[in-house]
Amino acid sequence: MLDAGLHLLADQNLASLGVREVTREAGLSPAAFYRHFPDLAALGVALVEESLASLHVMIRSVLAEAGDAEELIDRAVDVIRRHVREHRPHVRFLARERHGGVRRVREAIDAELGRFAAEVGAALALQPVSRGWSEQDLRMLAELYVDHMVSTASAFLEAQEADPDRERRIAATARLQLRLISLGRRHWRGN
Amino acid sequence: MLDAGLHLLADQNLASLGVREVTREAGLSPAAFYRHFPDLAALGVALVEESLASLHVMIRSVLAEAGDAEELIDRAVDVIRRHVREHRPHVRFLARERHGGVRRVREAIDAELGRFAAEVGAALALQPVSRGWSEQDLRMLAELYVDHMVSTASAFLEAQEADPDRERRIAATARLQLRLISLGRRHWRGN
DNA sequence: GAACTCGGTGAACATTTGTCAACCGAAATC
DNA sequence: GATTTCGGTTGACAAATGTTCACCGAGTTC
Repeated sequence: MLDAGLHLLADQNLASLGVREVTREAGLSPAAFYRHFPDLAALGVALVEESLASLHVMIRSVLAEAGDAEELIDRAVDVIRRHVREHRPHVRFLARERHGGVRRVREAIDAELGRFAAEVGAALALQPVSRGWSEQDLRMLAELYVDHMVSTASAFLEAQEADPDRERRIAATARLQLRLISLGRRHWRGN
Repeated sequence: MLDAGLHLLADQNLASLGVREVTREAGLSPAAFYRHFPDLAALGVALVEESLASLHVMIRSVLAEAGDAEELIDRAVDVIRRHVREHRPHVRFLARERHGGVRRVREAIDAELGRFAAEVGAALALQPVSRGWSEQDLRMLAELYVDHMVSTASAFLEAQEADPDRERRIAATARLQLRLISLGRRHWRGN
């Protein structure tokens, strides 16, 4: 049933999805839906959790790597690209519903992205470049990174629909941007 | 009719909007809709244009200002906050439909954001800090700024629903982030 | 003054929808 | 071996939907 929903949400959004539509796609009778979810919103929340599980794995794999800044940037962008490629439906769902019409789903996504930012912040604190940084500064940097990741993922999403060259350009741009941020980081407060 | 649509899209998204719903809100008969638009998508595109007109004005007003980097950042963030406050329905609409379920609307928004980036890029090229920057570098910086603006506007959108304190925190974070970017900019390629 | 366009109405069409109650077989529990 | 739970079905209900057609009054144009 979740798969059916996800498949339909490829070119629709949650608010315009219908119970009957989902069950039809899943090959079940309409009433069967209510055996699993009370609401369509509930199905949405379930999809959020499913989607974020894989995202979580991705983020950790980026944070865990070691190497100099350049290598790290290259790998981060690459991981994002691969992730979008391999989980396109999930990523599309998240992008679409992040500001979508269903409050509960929006809140679930936002809360989870906030948790990601916290995790990234904790990882940043461990790097030597961050010595002397305040909590607030770390947090804002983490949010900048997360926002940038989201933007990049969205861009990949639209690009990969067809254009393999545009995908390369997006990756190049993202790397440059991360390099600039990393530069600003090294010179923060005259460090 | 546009106003009616915009009002309904406060807690719905375009794909789930109905012709009858719009006309009912506008106080007209269902058939009247087809006198103005062939489609609901067409109404969406019209709303995009309406929304982007005000956005355009905002961006120009930021770019036109002069002053040192700090002042510029403060004013930019302030303009964004004010804009979200005064045009909340339009901004909400853009955020929601940017990755929404209606292709034509999505494309219209993306094309226009691209044009914004070009405009920002042109303005950046005139600043002395950008001497020696390649076209590509300018473009990536412009996109970074535009993406950041979009993220910030989205954040304001959610915050202003109720919480006036959270709004101040978001503004503070945005300023820090812009400051960091501006720092990276000054040290780009060892300038 | 006649003709035409513009923006509006009302009624009708088949279609789709959400939701529920009653029922049912199989598997798990006791 | 009886009973309960689980996940499924059928069928029905009123309600809402997109779209079209014929019609109409008020301005505008000729």
